[in-house]
Amino acid sequence: MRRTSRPRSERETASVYSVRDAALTLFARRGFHGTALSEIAEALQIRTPSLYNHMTSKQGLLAEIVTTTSHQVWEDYRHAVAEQSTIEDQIRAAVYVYALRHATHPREAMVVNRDIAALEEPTLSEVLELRRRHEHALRGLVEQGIDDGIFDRQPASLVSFAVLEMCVSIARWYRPDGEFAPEEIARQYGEFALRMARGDRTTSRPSGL
Amino acid sequence: MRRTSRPRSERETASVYSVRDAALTLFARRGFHGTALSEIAEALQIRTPSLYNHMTSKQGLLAEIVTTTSHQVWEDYRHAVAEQSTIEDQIRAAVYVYALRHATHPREAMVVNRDIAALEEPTLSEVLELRRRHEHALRGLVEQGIDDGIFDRQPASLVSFAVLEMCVSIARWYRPDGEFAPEEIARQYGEFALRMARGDRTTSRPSGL
DNA sequence: CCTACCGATCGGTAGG
DNA sequence: CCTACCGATCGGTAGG
Repeated sequence: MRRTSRPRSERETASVYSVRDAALTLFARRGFHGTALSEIAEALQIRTPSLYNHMTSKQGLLAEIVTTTSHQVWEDYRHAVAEQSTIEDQIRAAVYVYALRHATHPREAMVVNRDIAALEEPTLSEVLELRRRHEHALRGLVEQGIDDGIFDRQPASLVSFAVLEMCVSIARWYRPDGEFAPEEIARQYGEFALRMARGDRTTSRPSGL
Repeated sequence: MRRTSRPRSERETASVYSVRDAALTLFARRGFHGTALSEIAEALQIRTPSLYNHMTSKQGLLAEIVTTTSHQVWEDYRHAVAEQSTIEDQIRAAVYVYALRHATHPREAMVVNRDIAALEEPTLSEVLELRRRHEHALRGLVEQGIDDGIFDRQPASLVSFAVLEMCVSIARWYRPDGEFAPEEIARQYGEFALRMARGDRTTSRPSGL
């Protein structure tokens, strides 16, 4: 499955996938502007001009990585929330899938969160809109919980920002051979989110139940 | 006070401070590799070679920004914790000053957290060591609280990573003309941290008291 | 997939 | 603080 930095052998040639994969690794490590196309080519053991058989431009490579990931994040969210019925379960699920993605796709997460400013229009606006939608949706859940009386009265935007960004940071320190499995981390972060939202309340459901 | 992007006038000339300040603004916006020295010079309305009267190199500019900030973060932490006597108050204070710094110095925070990989040795190792020390110190407080029975039994490293990174993210969205003052944000994040550490326990002190 | 090559721009230096 | 200039490297194209 993993073709990253595997040197080509026999008649195997570079592909759209392998170029994207090598770019992902290098963009994540050095940043978009810190990565030269010659480095991507070198990782694939081909010459720089040959890359253009598998991509349109360096910018196009970035756009593809960021837009694909951003759309997946939004789809993750929609599906996770749709399967739950209570606000608490929806938030737990939304944070779970978001945290999980950052542990299982740390390279994509690094690039999305560091190199968005390097995107050109109209891709930049498209991505910012998807992120805004995601953040507002989570914030809406927190606001709903506050209105329902199950969460503390507090600025919902601070909760949603803090929750999303603590998930993003997983990509900075997660290692596949580390102490925790992605699912453990995701579960724990789901709990963190609920604790932050609940505030000084107890774990139990609102007084009516 | 604020000299950023103020054009020079009369006999006023560029200074070490103004070069550092212009670099800070541009590094924060476009990243270290995404910023050209010619852009810094343009912001100061001088020619690129003239920058070298006020700096040693582009790399030196980055090193100065990152090391100064990293040392200040560690000093903030030491002073904040030294003034408190309980674990809860120490964590609250440590998170308060860290969050506050990210709201009051968003440019420094952006650069430190995005362009560390662009540092050369030995600066890179020095900065990583300071950050490691900070993270381990906060983690130690969480572990102490767990041992004392005031916090949930849980992986202390997940708590400390999540807390620190949610503070870092303040630099991404904070705007001086926004809804919340830095002190309000910092206070709220201090509470978030304690809620995460406490887990399903109530706010009250351990059973003994 | 390659070699050969393009103009542009990079960080930085010489010398005043 | 400037002009003039350096070698290196950038993303990308021509043409096969």
